[in-house]
Amino acid sequence: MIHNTETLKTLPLFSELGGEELAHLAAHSHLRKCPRGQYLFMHGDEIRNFTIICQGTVQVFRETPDGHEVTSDILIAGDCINADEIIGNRHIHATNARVVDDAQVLDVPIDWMRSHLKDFDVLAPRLLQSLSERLYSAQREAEHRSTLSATQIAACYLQGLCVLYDFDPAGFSLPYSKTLIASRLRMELATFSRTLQKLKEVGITVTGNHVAFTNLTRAERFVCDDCSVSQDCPTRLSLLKATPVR
Amino acid sequence: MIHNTETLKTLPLFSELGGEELAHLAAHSHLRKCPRGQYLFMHGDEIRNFTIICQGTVQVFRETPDGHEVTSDILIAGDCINADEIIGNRHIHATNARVVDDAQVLDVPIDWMRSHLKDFDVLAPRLLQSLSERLYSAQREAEHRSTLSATQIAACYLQGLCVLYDFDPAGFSLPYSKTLIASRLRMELATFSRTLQKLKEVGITVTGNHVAFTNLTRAERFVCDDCSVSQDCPTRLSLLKATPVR
DNA sequence: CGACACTTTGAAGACGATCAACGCCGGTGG
DNA sequence: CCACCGGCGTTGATCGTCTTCAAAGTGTCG
Repeated sequence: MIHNTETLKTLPLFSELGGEELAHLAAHSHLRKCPRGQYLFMHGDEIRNFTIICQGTVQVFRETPDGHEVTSDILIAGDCINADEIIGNRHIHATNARVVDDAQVLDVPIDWMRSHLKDFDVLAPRLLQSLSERLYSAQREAEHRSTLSATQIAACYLQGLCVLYDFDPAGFSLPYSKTLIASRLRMELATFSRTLQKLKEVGITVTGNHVAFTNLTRAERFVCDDCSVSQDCPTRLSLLKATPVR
Repeated sequence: MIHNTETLKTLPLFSELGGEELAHLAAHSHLRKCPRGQYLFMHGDEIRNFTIICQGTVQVFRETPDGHEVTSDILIAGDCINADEIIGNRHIHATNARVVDDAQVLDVPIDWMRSHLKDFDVLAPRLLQSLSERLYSAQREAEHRSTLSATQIAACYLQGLCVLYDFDPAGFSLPYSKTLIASRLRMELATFSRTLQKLKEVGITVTGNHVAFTNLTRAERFVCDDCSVSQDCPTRLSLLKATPVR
């Protein structure tokens, strides 16, 4: 139960909190280590905590009646797992959350979080911001899925990864398995594998888990030419434009 | 500029506001009539107002580079058009909004809205609630699109319509054109038309714009059997269960 | 070395998009 | 009053894409 307030400081969500509030939070939150494979919660469980990832990777997914897993998100350090559930006043988890890479997460009791949400001037706006960003990206993705081909979606995703992790477009390693990525992109592993071959033609070479953008402008155009949202997508593309391949 | 505070009272968003706040709001908001076809705003326009629909129907959509319209939502009386933009602190509209059925909308200046958001104890929570609900349904829909067939999606949508408008499942008229619905469901009009034929086999008869659920349990099972989210979908299905066909 | 998880590749099939033709209706104008 | 037109919806035929099923390949770790 006792952990350093320094840990909290490193989380963007809490970085602006004052010393008093920080101590308050530290006293009520709980840091825990979670090995690969562990479930943070499962569909149907009661919501007890607001959980933030400090380290590692977590897969959020649902299971269809026929046993198929549908990944709704892959979260990394700094991400809140269930901000939406807090704000939506849910009491039952609607998804499963499972650790993909050995993780460390911070649990904040849900009722404490809800009752103190109003007190913190800086906390609520941050959560809202995050929620609204998620809504935007959910809508963007929905639009992508109906206007772009699987190949374009894969290309777009790789570019996004590059920005998200601040990878060098000239060469980087996939942060997680192709199986997981395929599930995240809502396509079959077989399809995903095939799209990666096609991507070579537009300047994205993927061999094993190594990715290299060999022709950045070509790759961008490949995605954006059919994508109305590209101009509203600063997180994905413009950053790449600003950081040309060395 | 002058309009009755009674109008505001009827909007769920403002129904709990006190008399003083209500007068305050009335003084700063603006009610206007919008004929069919009028654009409330277009993609790229500066965001000037927070807009709420008091009457009529509004289509929110984007346009792909090749001129194809992608409908992201169809909104009706009581809906906020751009709550997400307010909360996300956007300054440019990311979508187009066009009146489908002669409408009446309430404009609240955006900066006024933003600066007064914190003052209203009841307003912010409502907006948040609405935002989180939209996020949920966006995610549900994304999942639907990847796990259900076009026919199942159409069935699900018709059931949802029934709940949303409080229609009698035994027989009701479509509130908008099939073209619009097809666009909303992200499918071709031709595909949608065909799915409606198939729906007869599962207890949903559609002729012209008249819809009748002839076998409610069958129709529900048709959708839910492959849909993991059905149990979290109170707005769609359980209400129908509670109101059996007479 | 063998077991196992992960990935690739092939072939077949299903599904929805696309293109095109037609029917239906309401409005407009001669 | 009728002819014409445009918007809307249906239906058919075809095509491309992604899924599915299946088999084989690659890598890692005990």
